[in-house]
Amino acid sequence: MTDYSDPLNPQFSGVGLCAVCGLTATGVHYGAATCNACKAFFKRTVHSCLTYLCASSTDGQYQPFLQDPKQQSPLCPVNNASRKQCPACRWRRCLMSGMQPGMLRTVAPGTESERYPRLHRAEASAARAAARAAARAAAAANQAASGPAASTNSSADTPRTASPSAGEVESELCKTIRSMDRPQFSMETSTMGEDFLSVEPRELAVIVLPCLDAHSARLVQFAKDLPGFSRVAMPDRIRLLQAHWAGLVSFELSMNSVPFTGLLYFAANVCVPPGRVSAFNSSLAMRASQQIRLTARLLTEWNVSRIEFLLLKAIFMLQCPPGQHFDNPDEIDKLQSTFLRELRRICPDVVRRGKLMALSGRINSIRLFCLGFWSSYFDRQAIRMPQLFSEMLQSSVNSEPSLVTMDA
Amino acid sequence: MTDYSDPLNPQFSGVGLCAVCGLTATGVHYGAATCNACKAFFKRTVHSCLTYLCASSTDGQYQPFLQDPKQQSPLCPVNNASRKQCPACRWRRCLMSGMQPGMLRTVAPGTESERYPRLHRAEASAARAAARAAARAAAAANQAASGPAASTNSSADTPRTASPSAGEVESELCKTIRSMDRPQFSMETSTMGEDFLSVEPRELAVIVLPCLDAHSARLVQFAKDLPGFSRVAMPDRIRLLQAHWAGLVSFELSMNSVPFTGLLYFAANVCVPPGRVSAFNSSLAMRASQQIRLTARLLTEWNVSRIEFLLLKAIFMLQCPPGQHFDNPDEIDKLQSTFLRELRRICPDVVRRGKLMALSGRINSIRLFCLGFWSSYFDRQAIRMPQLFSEMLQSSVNSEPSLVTMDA
DNA sequence: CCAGGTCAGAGTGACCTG
DNA sequence: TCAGGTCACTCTGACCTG
Ligand SMILES: [Zn+2]
Ligand SMILES: [Zn+2]
Ligand SMILES: [Zn+2]
Ligand SMILES: [Zn+2]
Repeated sequence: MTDYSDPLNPQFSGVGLCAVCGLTATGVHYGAATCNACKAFFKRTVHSCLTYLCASSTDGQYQPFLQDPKQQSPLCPVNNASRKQCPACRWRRCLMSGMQPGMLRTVAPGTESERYPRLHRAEASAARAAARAAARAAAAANQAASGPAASTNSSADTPRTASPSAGEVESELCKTIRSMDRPQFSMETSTMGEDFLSVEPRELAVIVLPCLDAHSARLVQFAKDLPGFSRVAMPDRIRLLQAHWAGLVSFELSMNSVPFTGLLYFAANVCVPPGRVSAFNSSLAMRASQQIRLTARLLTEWNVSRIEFLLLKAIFMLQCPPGQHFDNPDEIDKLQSTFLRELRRICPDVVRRGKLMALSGRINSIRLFCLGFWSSYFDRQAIRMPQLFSEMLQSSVNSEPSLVTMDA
Repeated sequence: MTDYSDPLNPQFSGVGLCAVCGLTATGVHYGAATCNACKAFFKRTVHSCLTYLCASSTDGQYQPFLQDPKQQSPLCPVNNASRKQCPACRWRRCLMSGMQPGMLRTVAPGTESERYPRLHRAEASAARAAARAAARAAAAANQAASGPAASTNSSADTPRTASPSAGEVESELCKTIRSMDRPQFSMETSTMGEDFLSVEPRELAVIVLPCLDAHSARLVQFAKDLPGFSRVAMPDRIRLLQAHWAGLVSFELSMNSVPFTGLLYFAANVCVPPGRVSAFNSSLAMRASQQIRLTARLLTEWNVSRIEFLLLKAIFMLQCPPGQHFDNPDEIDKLQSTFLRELRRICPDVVRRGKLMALSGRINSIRLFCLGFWSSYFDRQAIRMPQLFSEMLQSSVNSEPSLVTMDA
């Protein structure tokens, strides 16, 4: 039995105070002892995919989540009087106290937007943001007209379509997936130093993090647009994204760096040579970097097409991690098999398909290296994490109890 | 003429940005260039007597208003994104940018609660809190009987009636006192400099003294109209007014400054931030200012209603100072007990009543500080005193032999 | 017990009138 | 122009059901 009298266990200490706001808790909700109000707040937030801004953050940035409370950037107080004042910090406290988005039960698919109209809005604004980003990328591409690499043509934007055998008739599914694909983006050049290659590791992180955040956002969008993914219950969607987010972003980095020249392309105009990573003095970062590069080399050597990559991304995302609960794993498996079928069609070669599918193992190990590195990095460094990256890192770390964060 | 091109004058700089939140201003509202939203916010706040707490304030205290921006306790950022997050700091910024509550036009008496239901709510909740015990004792049958009466809200049209259980019928005495009450007055704007906050102490006195004189005149009128006061013999009336004049005018200032924001309102359009007082270089003035402010804060925190305030004013005025001769002290005591009885009815909560009555001690000390300061000030400064103020000060000082006029 | 769900109420600000 | 005024909108949390 749990020791309910353990004063060090905030979940059951004394009267039972809300781990988020300090009010009397009404019980354990979604993984932490909270009051009614914070329970409702958490529910709303997850269901409606809300994001918040903290007013106390000097530049309006999102506040990062840090493991060590002492290293944590200052949180706005959240108590009975001030609960409403900063939803952003309230949300951070929810995550800090161990509330798990995955503990929300199934929402009948298709009803979310009615019950949680903000979902609508969030998607609309996300679409707008995506459009803006695309416009910005296009503008950047146009501006960098001198740049020979990227031609303005859209066909060049989805390059490397060395699709092998079955090029003649593309299925509807492939067409859809390909239409979801987005061109490589450029980061604001203003954020980049002149001699980027010699920046301090801390500055390297500052440059690289927004790229990772952008990739995370694109991944979420990819998931949302993925045919059939909306049929998966919302909590399961969240679980899948949590589970695969870090690995799939790394996978994207690898593909982004094809044809592989030794450089890792975080964005079209942000690349990192192998030597730079050692400045972090982290074996986890080194191993992650090594594996991402190796993956990029393999993708180059095997001449992996864009559509193969996209299908692999979908397939890997729809892989229920063993030992984790899902509301409806059968539905997910069914959806995954759709994409497997398509991959079989696109890539009939069994040996090749085997090699491609085997990338998932490598990606999984990269995922663990990355999570371990970034979470320990933010524990030690007072650096601001981009919002989406921060939240996904947090939830991933929460659902990965065996995570190694120590550099051996 | 004002230099409209002055880029350092935020009120008229360029595009015209909101002095509170930085959005594009729609014009000058209540004394400062603000956006639509901040205008509405200011209006709501003043009309509904709202008070706010800042979440960043460690102990949930009210944030003081300080003149010197460097001395100012840190303000929460207020911008387009974060406007809603901290009403307290938004309110402070409103005041800092020069918005004047006095520039709201008079509200037809009796209509406030309809137009600004929060007034209603605040009072209803105060009444509920005060009468909780009585309400609990009431039977369900009684509740049914009083239900219709309460739901019509006819009594709520006369606002600030924190009258609790006996809310259904207001006594004749209360009605009379309330009818004597006069709205807050504004001073001629011509007497006010453009940048009133930076005037010399001497000019500050010139601005403030007419206000004090007007308050003195009103106090005399209040006494004359007070039911039963005419039965008191004239010499005793004069003694009472002499004894309590300074304290009651200060009390009026405190109530005038509710909801307390750190500013003392001498009139609807004349307010003084704490920092200004130090220019007098007088510890007596400082202590008086401090105590008046503290009183205003208490009145705000305790949500003291108008009728409670008026009754207290009457009760304090009818308090014969010990050791002083009165022709007919019994008559005065009898009259005072009338108002005490009424206060008991209005405010049945013994604890609350005790706190309210205990204000008399604080007011008395304020009285001594004020008398000491002003009398010494007029000894040193060749300044013209308003007539009534002058006369009352003179007589008060004469009848207060132990007065300390020296700044320690 | 703890999920899901509902809805009245509070604060907001765009927009209107005089 | 700048007062006063309205009201649809969102977030909130008490309260309910299964
Ligand atoms: Zn709580
Ligand atoms: Zn915050
Ligand atoms: Zn504004
Ligand atoms: Zn604040």
